[in-house]
Amino acid sequence: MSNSTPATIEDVARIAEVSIATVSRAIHMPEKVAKSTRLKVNQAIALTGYTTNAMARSLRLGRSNMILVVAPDIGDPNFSSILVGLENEARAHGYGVLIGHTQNDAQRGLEYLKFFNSYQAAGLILFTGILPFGHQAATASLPPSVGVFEPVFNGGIPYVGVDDVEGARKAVDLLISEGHRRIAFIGDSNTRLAYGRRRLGYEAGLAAAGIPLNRQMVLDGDGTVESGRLALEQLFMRDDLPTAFMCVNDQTALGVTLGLKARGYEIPDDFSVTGFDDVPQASFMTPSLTTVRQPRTAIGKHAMALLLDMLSDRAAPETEILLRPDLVVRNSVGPPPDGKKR
Amino acid sequence: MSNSTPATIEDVARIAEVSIATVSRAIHMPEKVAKSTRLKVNQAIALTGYTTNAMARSLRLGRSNMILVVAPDIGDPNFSSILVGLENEARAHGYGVLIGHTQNDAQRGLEYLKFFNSYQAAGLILFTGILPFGHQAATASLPPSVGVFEPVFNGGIPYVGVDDVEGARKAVDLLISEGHRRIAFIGDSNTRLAYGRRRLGYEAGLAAAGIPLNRQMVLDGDGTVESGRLALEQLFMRDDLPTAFMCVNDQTALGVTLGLKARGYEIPDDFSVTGFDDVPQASFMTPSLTTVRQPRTAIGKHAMALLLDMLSDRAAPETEILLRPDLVVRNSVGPPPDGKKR
DNA sequence: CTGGCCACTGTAAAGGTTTACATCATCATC
DNA sequence: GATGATGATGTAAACCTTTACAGTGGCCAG
Repeated sequence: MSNSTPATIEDVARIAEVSIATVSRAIHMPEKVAKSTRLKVNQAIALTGYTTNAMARSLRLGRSNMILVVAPDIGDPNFSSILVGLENEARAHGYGVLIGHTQNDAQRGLEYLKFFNSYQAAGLILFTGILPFGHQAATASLPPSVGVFEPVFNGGIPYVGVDDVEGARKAVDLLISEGHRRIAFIGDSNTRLAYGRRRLGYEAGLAAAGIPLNRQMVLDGDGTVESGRLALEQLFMRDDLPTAFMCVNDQTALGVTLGLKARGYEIPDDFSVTGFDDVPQASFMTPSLTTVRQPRTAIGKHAMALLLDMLSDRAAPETEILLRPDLVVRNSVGPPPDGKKR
Repeated sequence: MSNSTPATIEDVARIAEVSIATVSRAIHMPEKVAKSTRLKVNQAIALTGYTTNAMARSLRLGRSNMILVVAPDIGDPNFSSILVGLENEARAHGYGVLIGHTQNDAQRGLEYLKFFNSYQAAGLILFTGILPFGHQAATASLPPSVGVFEPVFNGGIPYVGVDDVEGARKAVDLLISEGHRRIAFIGDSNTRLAYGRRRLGYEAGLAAAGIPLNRQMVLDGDGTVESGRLALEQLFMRDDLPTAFMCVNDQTALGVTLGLKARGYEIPDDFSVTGFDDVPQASFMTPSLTTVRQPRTAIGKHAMALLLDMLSDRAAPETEILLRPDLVVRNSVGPPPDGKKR
């Protein structure tokens, strides 16, 4: 039963007294095989504990059942919950998940492209906003790919993410409903397309409330803690302070929060702060951060499903799947100090 | 140059005007090939952009260059930084990393065992304290495996982790040096071997300071937030409270912290608290948590290195590699309320 | 009875690689 | 100059699977 070498299709065929072709058919095209034969084959499979040799199969098919997932940094805590969605969906369809991380090194990205070819992976999931391969590879034809989290810059690659505009809109709407009218947007940047969309949501929210856009209230920032701190410093050098800070992501919000605390202010009594992403730390900050949640596991699931759909090429791939973000209301938002609501 | 179908070893052989055997040798046993030939082959490889077809190679060798990493939950934020170490080390040696997660479901564990065989993976990295496969598989011969984080119960599987005894010792020593003598240990349990070791460190620390072990001060707990809360309730139902809570992990410490805050106590003024693991949230708690850091990336690196060593079977595998844990001193520890030091 | 169709099954080739074995040239030794 | 050792290379089999094609037998219609 449990021999030293694993059972091959030939072992199964011998026991079931059929040819190996029939065994293969019984597995992959059961309707093409007589019921009685199918039964014999299944028994033989159970008896031998046979599992298809994926290597032989992939060699024959010229394509393996593996999906390569490449992120700039797999150590990012945001990454892991997406991975859950990706893996579950892949597994449910008989695919395996290979992972890699580039550390934003194009050289490493190219290595993964080689790796991809070597392992004949069926598809590619990209976490990077940019193609992790050098320009030469970018022009060449890419394997079936799906972007996650944010659009991939230079390639018509479909992507699955959150509706950034709507998410930002929810945050700004909350602030407005609390009575804020001077709301700063921190983290304007062209490093990430997602950031631009969040700003769009911010502007739309202001417009809907009839609040004119004040360009002085839009500050640069690349999404790091430091950038939040820095933007804050710039604002405090002027006269007209906002009453609320809407940050492009949670890191930035953390920077702002730390900066405000360092100046002796209380949140949300003196100022309100919102973030975006809902990183695991957000609920542990003091005060806990009101932010926009990325439905990470769902994003992963949809991304993998989309890729798998593309592989079995039914229908043209959508270019964009946007999931609805939820606002997570915690304790970093309140009415403005002079607000009427308190 | 970049054709539709990828170049095979035959293409390389034709261009280099040698046989495919020579090409294969030039790649894998360069010293067995004349220098001039090697040069021709390398040129041809560069010209064609040839990459070995890993499927064909694995089929021939009966073993692939893939390592399967199985965790109960890949969504665990602790997991990702280990993954970084694992992946880097694997990649450096030309191995790919496949991931899976069992969600503590034995059925799923078995699926991964099948998967392992099907993909002819070279080795297995286990995050589980128990073998994720049912008992039947446990008795069968396992592939080369390495445990990570904590010993694997039922199997003589080497593992890489942190020296739990030493880590706990550092935590208790800090508390003692601050003046604490009534120190509770929360999270005694046999669900995880690591927890038992941490208790050992706790006891050793007390003994070294000449503090008699008070069994009333050792409370059960399975490492969840709730278990921390629960243990606290139990303690408060007695007369003799400790001045410090040494928790078996950060989750438990969080539970204790929340419980103390709910009762209106200040940390570290009224009570001191320590954790273990240094999860990403620990620095965001209020007060930020003094805890023992697991060098996660290093653990991953060592685990993969050990596994790879075992595969090329030089030397017998060590059964245990314990890394030195560092104490991360933050703000949850101070002298006891009646302490002399303040 | 013949021919044709159908449902099922078998034969054999192909996919790309590694490696045992065979071959061949070269060179040192006596 | 014959012999054998050495080093470099080629030939061909094997790894396990899928699938095009061919074959078989049964059955029905003419």
